[in-house]
Parts: sequence; C-alpha cells; structure tokens
Amino acid sequence: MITSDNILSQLNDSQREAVMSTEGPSLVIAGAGSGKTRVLTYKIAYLLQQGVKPWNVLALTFTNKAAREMKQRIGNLVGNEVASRLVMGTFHSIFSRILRAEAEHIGFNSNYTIYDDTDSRSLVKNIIKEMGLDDKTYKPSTVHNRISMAKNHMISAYDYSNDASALERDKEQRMPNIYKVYLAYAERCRQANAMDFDDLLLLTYQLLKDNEDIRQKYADRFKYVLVDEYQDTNTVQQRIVWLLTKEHQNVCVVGDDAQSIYSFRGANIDNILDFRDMYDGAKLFKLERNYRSTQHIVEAANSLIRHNERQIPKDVYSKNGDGEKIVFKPAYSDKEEAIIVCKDIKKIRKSENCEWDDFAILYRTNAQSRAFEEAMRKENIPYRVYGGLSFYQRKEIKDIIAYFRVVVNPSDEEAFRRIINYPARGIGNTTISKIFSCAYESGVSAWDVISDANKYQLDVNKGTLGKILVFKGLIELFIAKRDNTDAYELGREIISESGIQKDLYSESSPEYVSRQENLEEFLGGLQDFVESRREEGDEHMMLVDYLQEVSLLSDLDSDDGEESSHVTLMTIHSAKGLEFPTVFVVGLEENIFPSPMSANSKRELEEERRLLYVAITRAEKHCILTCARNRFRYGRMEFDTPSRFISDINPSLLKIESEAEESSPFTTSRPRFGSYGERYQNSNPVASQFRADPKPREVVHKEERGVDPLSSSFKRVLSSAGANMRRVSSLTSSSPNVRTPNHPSPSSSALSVGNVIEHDRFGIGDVINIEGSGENTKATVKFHNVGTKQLLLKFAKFKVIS
DNA sequence: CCTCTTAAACTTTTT
DNA sequence: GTTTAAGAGG
Repeated sequence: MITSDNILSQLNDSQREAVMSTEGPSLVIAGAGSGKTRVLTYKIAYLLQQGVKPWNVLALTFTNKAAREMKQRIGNLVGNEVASRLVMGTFHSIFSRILRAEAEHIGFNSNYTIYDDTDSRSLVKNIIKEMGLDDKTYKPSTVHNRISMAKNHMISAYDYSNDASALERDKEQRMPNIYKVYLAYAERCRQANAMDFDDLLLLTYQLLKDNEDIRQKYADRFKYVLVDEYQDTNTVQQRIVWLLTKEHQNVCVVGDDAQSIYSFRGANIDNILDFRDMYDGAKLFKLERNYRSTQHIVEAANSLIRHNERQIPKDVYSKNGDGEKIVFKPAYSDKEEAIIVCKDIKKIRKSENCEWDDFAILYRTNAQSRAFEEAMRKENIPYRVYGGLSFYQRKEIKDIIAYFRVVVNPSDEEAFRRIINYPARGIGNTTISKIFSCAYESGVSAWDVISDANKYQLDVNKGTLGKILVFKGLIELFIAKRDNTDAYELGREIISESGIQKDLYSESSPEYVSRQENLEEFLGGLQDFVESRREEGDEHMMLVDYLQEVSLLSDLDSDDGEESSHVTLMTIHSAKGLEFPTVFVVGLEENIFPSPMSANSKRELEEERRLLYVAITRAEKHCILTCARNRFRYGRMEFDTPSRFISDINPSLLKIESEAEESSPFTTSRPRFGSYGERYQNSNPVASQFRADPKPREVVHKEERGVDPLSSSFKRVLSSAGANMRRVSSLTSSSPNVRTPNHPSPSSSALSVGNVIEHDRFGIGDVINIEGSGENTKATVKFHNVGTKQLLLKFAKFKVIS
C-alpha cells in the first residue's frame, strides 16, 4: 500500500493538479499519450485514500477491458479489496445492471434479454415485411440506424411520431413510414421483454428522469462520477451523467476532442466542447506532454490534425527525442503491401531485438485483415486478429445462446424465431407465421401462444400441433431447472437434449469439425465462467448471469493476457487507447481511408482525419504508412490512388520509400499488370482452410490444422485434458462430469500465507492472505499473469508448489 | 415442409 | 471473395 504523497509524486505537474481537483466539475483534455488513464487511475486511488468509499465512485469507461485494467491498476495502488468494490464498467454494462434492479419501474421484467445488432435488424426486417413495405426502399439497416439515432437523442417512438422535422426528413428520403416501424419496433421489444443497445441508455435516462426518488438514490450513491473517453459519449449518455451529478457536481470527464471517432454511433463531439457551459465553473486541465511517442511522430500527427477546423487548441509535444521520420511505403498491390509489412516486421524485430507483441497492423475496415493474415501465415509470423465477427456471432454459438435466452426469457421473440425449428423438427415457415400473427393479434408473445394454443385459437393441424407441444415441453423442462442448476450443467443439458449436439456431430466435413471445435470452445468458456464464480464465492452462476455477462462482451474484452507473443491486427477504432512500439497503418488509399461513405461531408471527413491521427499516435518509435495501388475488392481488381491525408502530413516529417526505384507514389506510370504484380496473384489454397478458425485466432504453425481435421480436433481434446486443464469438456466423453465441480482441492486445508500455488486456469501465484474458516475459507492469491484473485478454497482447483 | 442449388448484394467503423 | 436471399425439386 502506498501513501497519498507517493501517489502524487508519480505524476507531473499538470497531471497532479488534475488528480487533486476532486471536488466540483473538471474537464481533462488529454492529448494522445499524455497519461490520460494514469490520471484517471491515480485520481480514483487518491479519492479512496481521502476516505471516499469505493461504492460511492462511479467510473464509466469505453470498453470492459479498459475497466478491468484500470481496476487492476487501482488495486495495485490501494489494495484489491477496496478496488473491487468500485463501480466501474462501460455505460452499457453498468446501466444494464441498474435496469435489472429497477426493471419494474419501466415496465420490464428483470430477466430481460439484450438484442444485439443482428437481432434488432432482423426484427426491423420482419416488421417491414409485415407492414407490406418494400424492403428495397426501407433497408432494415438504414431504418434501424434512424431508430438508433433517435434513441441517442432521447426521442422515443412516440416522440418521433410527433416530431415534424423527423417526419419531414423521412418523407424527403422516401421513407415516410419509418415512424410506424419505430412504434412497432418499440412495442415488439417490450412484448419480447428485450432491449437493444440503445435502450440500455435511453431507458436508464427515462428511469432517472421520471422517477425522482430513484434518481436521488443513485445520485446520492455515486458521489463521484468519472467518465473516460468523453469525446465519444453521445447525447443520452451525457444527459444520464448530468442527472446523476447535477447536485453535487463532482464529475470529472477525460478525453481528447482530436480523438473523437465514434460519431457514426451517435457520439457528439459537442459534449466535450461544451462541457464547461453545462457545468458552470468547471476547471479545465490540459495534458499536453506526450510520453508515448518520439517527437517526429507527435509532430507529424499534429501537422495532420491541424487541417481540421473544429477543435480545442492544444499543443501536444514530446521530449522523447526526434526518432525516425514517419515512413510512407506505397505498394503495387494489396498482396505486395502485406509482404512489405511482413518483411519490415522481421527486419525491425531482428535489428532491435524485440517481441512480436511490439507490432501492430491497423486498418480502416475489418476486411483488410485477410491479405495480412495470409502473408503472415506464409512467413511464419504469429499474429492475432481482433474484432471482426466475434466468437459469439458465429451461427452455432448464436443458436445455443438463443436457447439460453428463451429459457431465461421465453418472450424473447428473436431467439424464439431462431430455435423453434432448429434443429429441424418439422415446424416450417407457414406454421411459424401463423404462431406469430396469432401472437400479434392477441398482443402476447409467441411463447404465450404455444403455451395455450387453444385459448389463442392457433389454427394448425394435429400433427403440427404435436410437434409444437414437443418443443414447448423441451423448453419447459429447461425452465424448471434454470434457477437451481448452474449455467454449465444446464447448458450441456440443453445442447444434448435439444438435438444441437446430434446435429453438429452428424457429419465430419471440415465445416462441421470447425463448428464442433467452436462448441467445445464455447463449453470451455461456459465452464470457466461457472468455476470462476464458484471459486470466488459468487453465487451468480446461473444461465441468466451468464447471459448478462456475455451479451455485452466484445472481442477485445476476451483477451486473457496469457497468450504467446503475437503481432496485433485490428481496426483503428479498436486500437483506441492502445500503444505499440511499431505501428503499421495500412490501406491508405482514397476509397478506403477516407471511407467513400464520408467523402461528401466535411464533418465526416474531419472524423476520418482524426481516425488517422489516432492511428499514428498509437506508435511509440516507428510509424509506417502503406497503401496499395491495386487491390482486390468484391472479387475484382481495383485501382486506387494514395489517400489525400498523406499530403496533409508535413512533408519534412515524412519519408517516402518506394520498394521499386519508381519516382513518386502519386504517379501511376507503372504498367498495371506487369509480371511484378502477377507473381503474387495465386492465392494459397491451403489458406482457405483456416477461415473458420475458432475465436482465439492465434496461429499455430505446425500443420496442426487443415491437414486432417478429424485428428486435429481429437488432439485438441486430448491436450486439453492434460497440462492445460482449460478445455476439459468433451462432448464425446461418456460421462460428462469427469471432473466433479465440487471436488475439493487435495491440499486446500494445508494452505498458508507464503505458499506458491499453481492454479488450473490462472497459473502460478503467491498466497498473500487467508481468511475465514471451514467451508468459507478464502485465500487471496496474487497470480503472476492475471493479477490478484480471491478464491474460495472449497472450490478452487490448484496444487501447492512450495 | 425441407433442402439443395443458384443469384445477388455487399462493406465502414462498435457498445 | 463471401454471405445471404430466393426458387426449384423432393
């Protein structure tokens, strides 16, 4: 533990001032790499040392991962027990929990499900179809986007239908009926006891606005509110913060207007620009010294961002030494671009003797990762792709989760639709339509209809009704167990009883094997979830708890930190807040970056420029920009010119390196289809086998995958039963509970402070405290890789090493 | 009512 | 190149 003097001594002057200003509103404008997270971390630690109770501090972050890491760092400063009681997380996850607690006040049930984007769009699509609107004019994603934007501005479906300007705009765009879709959508979500991402915010706002006593309660509880990445908050988030802080005004927001890159999601840059108008007398702190990057990188980024008009003036500087210039490497094709990057990575790694972890490849769109994946596989460079479609978006996983959702919340329309005929049980489209129209007419959920088909006069023949009743019986069986069977046990049962297991193991084609592996992986994760909770003495390990956790996870969050060293591939958006010694920003072409979608509005173009600013400022030592003049898109070869942003960078800080002796990258004198390009034309046929990898797309360079899918999956099961006990659950094993959940650790009674243990999942750790007795003995263990955990000895699985 | 084949549409960025 | 929608045949 460390004293407050010590905390303050680790900060520079401006950081310290920001940290010590605990009372009243404050705005911290933190330039890239200026220690923003450090200020937030230390400020919270400082508050705690001043005697503030951790549960009185609300800290809102942008990702779950950021929250977790910050908690960890605060724990290191003031102790984990205290830190673990802080209320810290994303807007969405914190407020979804509050909404569960207060569900009755807003007409929901506390076991509501959260619709992801796919669910929302599918519902919108169904509504459009049912209303007889043309789905060419009313594109579901466009309509949902309109609804989403309305919600971000606190316009409910009812408000919208009375909003002259919104209606006018829709009319102009030839979609005069959007308001009807919105009304129906809101109604159907409520009927399904489901909320979409935007509802989590909008309903929180309405809850606090319409129930003064509840607002009081939370405003009172959260005596100090801190918001990270404030430049990326939207209007409704800002209003929620206001409702919570308008009395005590102990609110500290941290952000950088130059890094605002989420306006497509409703983020409103005015939130940060106008903060001081909203909170009268708010103190302004500017952190301008960049500790991350070399001077050349900082200056190049500054020279770029200077082309934007709207911004808070600041002067970011570095004292890290000049370093190298930013390098721009135009390539002939996307394949060549990838090869250049691979070569550079190998070269720098050798010359500077650094790790694969020190490299990141950042791109504008997820689709760009492919060329790099293929090149790196060929070059034996270990990498990991973040983002893209997440593990939980995969078909087979979504199907399972849909079962979970229906069991927890039978009204869930989208999940119901997904599983009523999966696996195929002879309930076809005609029947499904009948069930749903019956449901709408009576104003109940589809589940209600099949629960009492007579009452709702469901018109189906006897055979079909029989099939429906079998399905109903199946779900009821699970519902009966959902409150007293842990998520893993019940999950396994659902998978086997529903026929999912039989379906997935019915074939041994590569796609099926890949799905089987995903299922194993999923079960492993589910088991981890239940066991962690059990070991930590947390009772919340039922299906409902699992869903709560999983529905707000992003791909980035699942990084467990114990993977082997790898190059990072991700979109620039995902890279926000991260840093790497060497960063490649690739695909700097017109039509990609800036995205053609934003080329027609100045506002959006400025956002694209900020995006490049974010990308460049991720780099500590080397920043290399690349582009390709020819690129495969939509299966065609397309021609492109370098991004206009290249010429926004001060030329004296930019070094242009052409691989070939060609003069300027801006000329296109090279023959378009010379032998040079064709060398890379043939794609590797082996590569296609890697496409359906399960989520941690860590590359294993022994021919472990792809050669013989069956044996690789077998190996996987075998190895998981051995040294690494992470994935023990094999569906093929005859007795599911080889490892009984309640099996006590052999040496738990003998454990004492100072012991070193090896935990099945967390690895090596030192026992630093033991408390409680008998059944409830808890050990505090500091693990080398995953931080400090409290384990209930009754359940924890580990062995004592010394 | 199910499933296999073929055609079209598609791409920003994400909690 | 990939994923999803529609249509034909069983």
